[in-house]
Amino acid sequence: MPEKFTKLDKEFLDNYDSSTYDKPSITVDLLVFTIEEEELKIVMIRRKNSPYRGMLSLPGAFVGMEETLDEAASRGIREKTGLKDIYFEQLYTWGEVNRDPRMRIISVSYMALVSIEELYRVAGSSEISSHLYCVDTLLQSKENIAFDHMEMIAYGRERIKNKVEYTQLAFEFLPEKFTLPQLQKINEILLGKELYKANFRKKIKDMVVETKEFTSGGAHRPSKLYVRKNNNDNIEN
Amino acid sequence: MPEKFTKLDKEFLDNYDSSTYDKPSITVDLLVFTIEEEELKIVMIRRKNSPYRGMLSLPGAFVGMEETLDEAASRGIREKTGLKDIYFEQLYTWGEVNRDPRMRIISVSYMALVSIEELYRVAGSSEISSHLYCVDTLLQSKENIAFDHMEMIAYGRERIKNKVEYTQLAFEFLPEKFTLPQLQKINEILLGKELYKANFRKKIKDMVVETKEFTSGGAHRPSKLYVRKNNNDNIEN
DNA sequence: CAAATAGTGTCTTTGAGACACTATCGT
DNA sequence: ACGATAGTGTCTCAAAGACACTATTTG
Repeated sequence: MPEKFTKLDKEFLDNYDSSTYDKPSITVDLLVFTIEEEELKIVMIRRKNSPYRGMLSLPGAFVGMEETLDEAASRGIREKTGLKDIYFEQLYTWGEVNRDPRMRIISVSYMALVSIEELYRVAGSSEISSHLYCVDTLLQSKENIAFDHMEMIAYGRERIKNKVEYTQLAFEFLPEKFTLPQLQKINEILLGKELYKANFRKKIKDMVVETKEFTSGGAHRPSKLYVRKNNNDNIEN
Repeated sequence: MPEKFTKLDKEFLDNYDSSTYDKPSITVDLLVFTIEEEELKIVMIRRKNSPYRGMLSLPGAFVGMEETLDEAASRGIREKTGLKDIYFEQLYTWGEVNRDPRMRIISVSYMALVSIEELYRVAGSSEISSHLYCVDTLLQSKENIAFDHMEMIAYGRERIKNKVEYTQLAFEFLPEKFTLPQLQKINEILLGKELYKANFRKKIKDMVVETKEFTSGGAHRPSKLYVRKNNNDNIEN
């Protein structure tokens, strides 16, 4: 086994002066997804300065020396939208040398999912709405998006599409209590295709628990409200 | 939408002096998997220095200012094993504040998959064998592993298990020409369970192309050799 | 021909997909 | 009663699972 320990090798750390070498900066870039008006949307900011002035970019934050990546992501989400305690997960780390023309920046992308009700409540509906963009429109459009953020959005979109199939991701876009037609609609939007009602209900029946409440007001049969089944509840069954 | 741009915000970059703030260092940590003697194994190095002196650790490399993350991973694999042009993919980025007691290091983990024949050929069979450890034994053992590398191995092991189900990952562990019993054995090792021969063959029949060659020498019926079907070949069909 | 491994045919079971039906609200 | 949406029963079909069988080599 070749043991060519170069200057950059990790064993070299033992005689390594942290200040000797130039280092990349580390940021997190945040893909905050929600569903508004039956469309998957993402929070974006129009850049006020160069580079990419006037173009859309993802919100982000530098990773401080005393915080983990998850903490930086969580802080970034809170600073930009006010949201706390929402679902998020790390996606991928982007390290092209010139992905930011100003300096070498390596960015860890995170996606966060939140219901539109919670987003309106915390960020203000009019303030946040102007920052929400339809994901599929962005991806199809020729509108230029800053940095490699278009790639990041495409990556996040794919992740959602894949993960909806085998996880309970869809619930993150709904309030605590919801109807099965609502849940089905969310799934259809995330998957990009229509589903058969009876089949959909068979598939998700073990993930939800019915309540005794119903919707009301529509000129049609009321819909029963459900809550998400806690995974720990499985032990009871 | 709260627009509290803190010192660490990315828009702040416009008046940001790259040298002002202390930064984390960035490394790649490498999970080089192979299959030797019907076991999934991983390349590990026993540490010669503190911290974690005498414990096993993953090979790694610093990310240079002029190389991408993929390039750093590729270079690291080459420097430590001699391997070039093998399959690898980024897994996850680890950013706990004190994951390395010496200094703040954020590490992007990569996994690489290679056949034992190729590994022997390039690294030398005796040299590399002393660095190969059975993954499932490591994960079950109480043997201490340096840094957060145990978590990384567990993460990589899961990724393989999941991805084998819906991709052609298993082929990476085999030489160019292989038999279906070999391919089945690889799948069984990666999945951690036995498979029915007839069912397995139905499932993978569109991923392989038979050659006119056979194995020989065993005191039993010879096995036909196959090659992996190039995905581009789908166009022909 | 016996032992060993390679390779195939087919029945069963499970779950996805498709579609038709019934139920309950407001007007 | 009617329009609209909520909710259910069941047939079809394809894939996964299980198992039994045949095939070809060496000694």
